[in-house]
Amino acid sequence: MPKAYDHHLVESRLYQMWMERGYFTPKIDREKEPFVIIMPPPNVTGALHIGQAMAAILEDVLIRCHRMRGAPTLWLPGRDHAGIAAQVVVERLLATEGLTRHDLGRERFLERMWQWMNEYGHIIDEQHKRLGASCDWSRERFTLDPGPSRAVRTTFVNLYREGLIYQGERIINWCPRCATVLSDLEVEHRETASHLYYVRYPLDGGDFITVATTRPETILGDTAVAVNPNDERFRGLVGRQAILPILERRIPIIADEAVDPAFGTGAVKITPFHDPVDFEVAQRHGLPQINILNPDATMNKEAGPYVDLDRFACRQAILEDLERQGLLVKVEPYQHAVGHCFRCGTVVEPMVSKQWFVSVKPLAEPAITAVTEGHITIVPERFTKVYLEWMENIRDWCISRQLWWGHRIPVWYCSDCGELTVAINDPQACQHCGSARIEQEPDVLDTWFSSGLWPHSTLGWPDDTEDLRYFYPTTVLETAYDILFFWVARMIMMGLKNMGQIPFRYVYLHGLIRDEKGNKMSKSWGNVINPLEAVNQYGADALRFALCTGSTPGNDMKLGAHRLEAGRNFANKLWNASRFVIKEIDAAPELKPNLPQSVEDRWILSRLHRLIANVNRLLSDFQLGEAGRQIHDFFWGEFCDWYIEMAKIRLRQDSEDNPLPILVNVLDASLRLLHPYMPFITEEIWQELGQRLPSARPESIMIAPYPQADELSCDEAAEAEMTIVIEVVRSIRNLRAEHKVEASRWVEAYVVPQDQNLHLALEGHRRPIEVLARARPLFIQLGDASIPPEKTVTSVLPEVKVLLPLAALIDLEAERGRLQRQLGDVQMEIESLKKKLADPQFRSRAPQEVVLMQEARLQAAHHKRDGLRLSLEELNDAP
RNA sequence: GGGCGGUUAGCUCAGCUGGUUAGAGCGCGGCGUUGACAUCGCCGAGGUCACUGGUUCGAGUCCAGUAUCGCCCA
Repeated sequence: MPKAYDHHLVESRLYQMWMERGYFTPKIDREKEPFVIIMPPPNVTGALHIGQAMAAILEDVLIRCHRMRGAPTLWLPGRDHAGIAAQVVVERLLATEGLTRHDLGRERFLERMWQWMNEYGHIIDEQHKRLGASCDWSRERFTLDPGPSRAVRTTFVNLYREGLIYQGERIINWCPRCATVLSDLEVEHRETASHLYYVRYPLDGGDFITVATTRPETILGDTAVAVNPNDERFRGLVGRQAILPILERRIPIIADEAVDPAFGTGAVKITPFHDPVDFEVAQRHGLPQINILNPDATMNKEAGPYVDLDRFACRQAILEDLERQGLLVKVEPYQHAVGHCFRCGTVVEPMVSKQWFVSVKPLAEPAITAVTEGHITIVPERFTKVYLEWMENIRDWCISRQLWWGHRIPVWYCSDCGELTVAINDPQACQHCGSARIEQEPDVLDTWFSSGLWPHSTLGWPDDTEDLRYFYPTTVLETAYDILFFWVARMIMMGLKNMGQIPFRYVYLHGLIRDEKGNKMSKSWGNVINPLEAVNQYGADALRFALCTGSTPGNDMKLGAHRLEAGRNFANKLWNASRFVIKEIDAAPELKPNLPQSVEDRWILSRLHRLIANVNRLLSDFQLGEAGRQIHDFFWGEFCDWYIEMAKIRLRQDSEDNPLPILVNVLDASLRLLHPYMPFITEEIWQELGQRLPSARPESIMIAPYPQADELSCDEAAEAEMTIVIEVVRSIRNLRAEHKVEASRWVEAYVVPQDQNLHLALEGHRRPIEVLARARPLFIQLGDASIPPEKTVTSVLPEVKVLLPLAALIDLEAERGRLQRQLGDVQMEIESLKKKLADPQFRSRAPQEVVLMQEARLQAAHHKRDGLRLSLEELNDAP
């Protein structure tokens, strides 16, 4: 084995092996409950970003863990056609050829889309493979595949027949740049510093009324002025006519509750076609609606003199004209939220349009109870409230999009009878009059409509497949919290609707990844970490470990090179510790089990099984990060730093009591614990190890059992004893370092235990203490009378005292000061413990074990104090 | 306007249902290379757990409020 772990030599080879052996594909076993995750399908628009890499890694950890536990485990990968995003990419490509999609026409444009898809659509799969994702590629789905597409059509038709999908003229959000309608969720509200313009509308018959607006260009679409019915200021004006500036249209002054008397002057202009509130006011009052905009947000002919101007140019022009006419009363700075297209950032225009909607309220109700009754658990829990609040205030969902790339709406219009045919399969004729002159709705569906069906459409729905029966409901839905509404909520609604069952039992939400400064990563900022670059540089395992252990469920994390380095270093540590064990196996004549385990063996096994219990508990609680950190700390801080170092001694002496089986045992368990986090390196080592072990074991760590805690291995006494041994070694090292003893020099040392039992115990650890502390000769003895105090430095622990005769190096005054300070500390501790223990409230109310623990601490502190006093006295008595 | 989250060592963060001497990685200071690992080892310095009050025998942990940063919804 090479001296340093090189992931380049390992990763692709092992992934290939796993795939070839078919480990990723589950075997359906009716006797067992499956563990299932449907992967959130990444967009086909390009490369995986680090956030998606994190999702894949967290999912893979869960998947690998459950697979090792023996559940038939399915992780179903997929890709999303990503409506707008993908279309924009190809349109941009066309633009470089000087073409628009309209030049090509729908059919040829879609050909180009598929061409592009087939070329680039697999990049993401390759990236997942580089990350080590153990998903079942044989079941991979794309949202536009025939199966999921039929699911989309079936759902549409069913909901339409139930009246839950309808076509209507409503206020929608229009993105002029994308030239499509957006759902409410796709509009990003940004606080914007703007202006509030006060404009005077002359009244028919003299006088004026002043209204305030942030969008003066919409004056051209006004059909009324409204005031609050209770507003005394305008009482006399309601019912009169105002004359619209510029266009000089006569519009009524009306009273409506929706008007906030505190806004502006208390009188507002009503532009029904271009404002959601005004739209409703107009409905109530039967006002006409006037559209003043073209789809590209230039002004249409209704705008009179401003026709063809861009909306913002029109705003400037109209302000200048109003100013000139003396109708612009004042301009105030004004802060308000302006809707922007979530994808391109263009200011969104609210406007009336005929679109397709889902009436979501009836679907939301069961989705609410699924969560409130605990059928679905959201982790972390706090997102439950966010989910419920959104669900309870849900509004109809606009699902049509003016795009070509996507699921075309399965509705056909008849040019003879004008009726609609809504069908799963393309109809040949109008269902109503039989005419062949029918034409399909040009719009496609919101991408999230198909994503909403993902957990069941990928498993075969609407067909009654074996997969669907066995794997549905799935187990965990893992994704970032920012698509809780977009996706998670909709899957719950649609899953319940189509399947009559929840789509998954747990929703596990992870946080967003930010750069080292805490900024959101984005390509335009140039602060993205490309997961593949990280994999190339540090290895997939390092990236995986860094991402898993750096996060807490639902919290954002900052990722920088330091974390990745730490991951790589840990991989290397694992590699080298394994290399050590393997070398020892190679050097040993045979591997025989050692039954008479020494205290250190019992100690490390006890620590290991405590760890295993913790890890299993944490994993079932979705605390992947904490579990990973604990494995790391155990492996590095206990196994490597202490057990291996101690084992070396026995190995060199050819001891009866050979630690090799324990080394192998602990290494093997650690590898298995770690495998879900670091699949490649653990597999590589597992294979190296396997070749050398006599007993049969699984041919891959992927299918080896995940460690289970064995209570019999817990050994409190061994742990307590080893804690003291470690403390003794540390004390000696500490004294050496403080007194600048050369690292290579052996020093004489005295260890003075408090009683006979400890004396015996420590005697049993003589060699490790000698070697690890570089202390020789080492005297372990009861009482320190024979040691000349003026020539020693002392460290006092509760149970044991350590003395180093360093005659030449000692500054008596400094030594007194040091002990004096320690005595002060321990006396403070004694005082506070005494006070606590003297409190009858504490004694009666605190649990017995806590009281006992405090008493033990007090006793230990007393011992330490006595030891310190004694040392000080001796030092003072000394010449 | 409503809601949520963060505030713990120089930096990045852990710390789950209240009970240890509050931890890790990186950074910092000192020492160290004859074999598992310098992608390393040993030793050390560094924290009134944002603030104020409350509950409790006991609060980094629970409650209320304040400050500040961030996010979500309207």
